[in-house]
Amino acid sequence: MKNILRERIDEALITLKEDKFLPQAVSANYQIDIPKSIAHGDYSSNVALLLAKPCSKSPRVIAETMRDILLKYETFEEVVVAGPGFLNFKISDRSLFTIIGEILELKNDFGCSTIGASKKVQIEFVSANPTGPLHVGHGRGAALGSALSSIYTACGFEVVKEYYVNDAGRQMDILAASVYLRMKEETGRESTYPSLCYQGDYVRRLAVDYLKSSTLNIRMEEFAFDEVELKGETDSDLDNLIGEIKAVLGLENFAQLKAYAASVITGSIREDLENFRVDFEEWYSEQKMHDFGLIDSVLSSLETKGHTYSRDKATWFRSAALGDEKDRVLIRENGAKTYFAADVAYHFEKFNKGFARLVNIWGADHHGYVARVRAALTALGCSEKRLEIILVQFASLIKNKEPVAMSTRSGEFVTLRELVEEVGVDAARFFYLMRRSDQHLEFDLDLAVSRSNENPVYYVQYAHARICSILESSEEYDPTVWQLEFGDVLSETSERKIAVLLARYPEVVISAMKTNEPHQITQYLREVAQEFHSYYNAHKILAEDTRLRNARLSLIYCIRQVLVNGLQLLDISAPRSM
RNA sequence: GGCCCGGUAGUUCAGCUGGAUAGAACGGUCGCCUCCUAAGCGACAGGUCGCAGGUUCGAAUCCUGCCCGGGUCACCA
Repeated sequence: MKNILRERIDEALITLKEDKFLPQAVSANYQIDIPKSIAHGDYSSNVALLLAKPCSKSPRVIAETMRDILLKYETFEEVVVAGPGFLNFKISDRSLFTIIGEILELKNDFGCSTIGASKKVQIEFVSANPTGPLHVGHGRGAALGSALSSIYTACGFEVVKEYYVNDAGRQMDILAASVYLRMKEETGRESTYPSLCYQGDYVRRLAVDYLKSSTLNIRMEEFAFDEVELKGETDSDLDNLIGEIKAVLGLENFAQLKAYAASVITGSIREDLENFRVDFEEWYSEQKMHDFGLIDSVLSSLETKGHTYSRDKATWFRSAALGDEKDRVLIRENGAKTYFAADVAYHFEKFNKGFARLVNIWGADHHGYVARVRAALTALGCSEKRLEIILVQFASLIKNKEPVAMSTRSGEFVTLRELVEEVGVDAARFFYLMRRSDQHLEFDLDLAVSRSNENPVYYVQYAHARICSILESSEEYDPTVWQLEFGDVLSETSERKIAVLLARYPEVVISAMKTNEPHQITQYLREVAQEFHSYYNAHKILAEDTRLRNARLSLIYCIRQVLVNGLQLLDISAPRSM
């Protein structure tokens, strides 16, 4: 409908220019809005206000002249000049309710578009280190990424969801060492467990299972445990400890233990995500990049292009020259590659896969990372503008009005699994997607778990269930009975508002895609549900008059369709009864 | 100190490519089921849109400065 309005207004402007009322050269990036108050019409435009200055004419005079032209169209029942020079449009019934026919025809495709032109998009998200279970912070990224994927798909993109598995590096060594120390305890030996090791119960379970494992290669000989000793509680003490464990087990056994721990944890992460209705097409392993020499080849490519230098026995990347705050280390003094080096290679690989757009969803704590990754991509000759990085602010949990503390190392966190068990997938996803991602999220557990009117997810689902119930109790209803003439009987203000609201859905989807903001869908669905509940209470859907009844049934049928389509984008269920 | 995010009703937040009387939910008060699901609806109360300037027909929205809260600034990942 907005598009039609825009066409009409553009035509009117051309006419006015031909009549020399307006100068040829002027143009305006005017808006078409849905006014807050229906008293200002179904739609309004500020076009005359914007033209006033360049044309040196009063905005009201321009608006009045435009009104006279626009009134010729049957689309408009009324065109009113208001306030400083707004044009307010009341759409004729027939035009307004064409949206019903459109929704009935498109069904699940209503809201889909081809704006993406089948371009390939990769969305990388969650990508938590496989050192422990996912916690509620990861859940936010998971919900955001999967909703965005659906939104991009609806907009006609071809989407690949990817999880980058950081299964290499020091934190994995710490994990392996943690499991090792728990095994030591499990075999009845004395052991002090460092506070820097992973504290969660899952580490002990890994230890027990590994000891029981039939494929066990490590021979649990006395010396294999007893020669290892913890000296202190600092990072370097921990590194020494890891060194000792490696020496005692042998590198191969240590690597095997590490791989075991990584695969078990990755497996359970995968399970948690599946429970949360998130699936990835791709699980990309950092370790494999190391194994295949991809990192080395990217590093040498940087070197060839003159973007690296040596200092203090380390290899540095000249990122400061490319917009970063300072240069960054790629290879440490001790010869180990940094996480950043792996990340450069990872992003380079991504860019070589032919994606038109790459979306990274990162925790806000990574924001300092953005500049250096972009710098590296520029250095490698990639057009870094194809990369979009969404920084998600932290989610904090509130229980009994008190914040819940979270920390992975200490093991004091609420896992995503626990959250889902407590509040259910629908509520969890809905809550995560209610807020802008650059906004801190307060996740009120008590509210999410409540099965009452306090809980917004039920509000939307309830609207859907109510409509299902009405449609089922009206056996003779068939959506195909809808005729354009029915628009004449839908004369209530609320019915007009609903028609305008439903017509807005496709542009909400596109806007959510363009801004990477799924919460726009969530907000929109709450609005639709609200309009419906209000309408339902004020007017009887199953009216005596057949025409009116069928018209209203068609209208609520379309409301349901939009609710279903929107909830599907968020992967939240639409129950038929509640 | 540099950089990032935020400061809107008692609370949690929408609104931010400038637009008409700043919205919703929760919480509070008062109403609505002989009638399509009361997990619902209606009404009332509740606001110096952090502060101060600026830009203009018009600013919660844009610009500048300041104040407050959170995050982040490794040869950790």
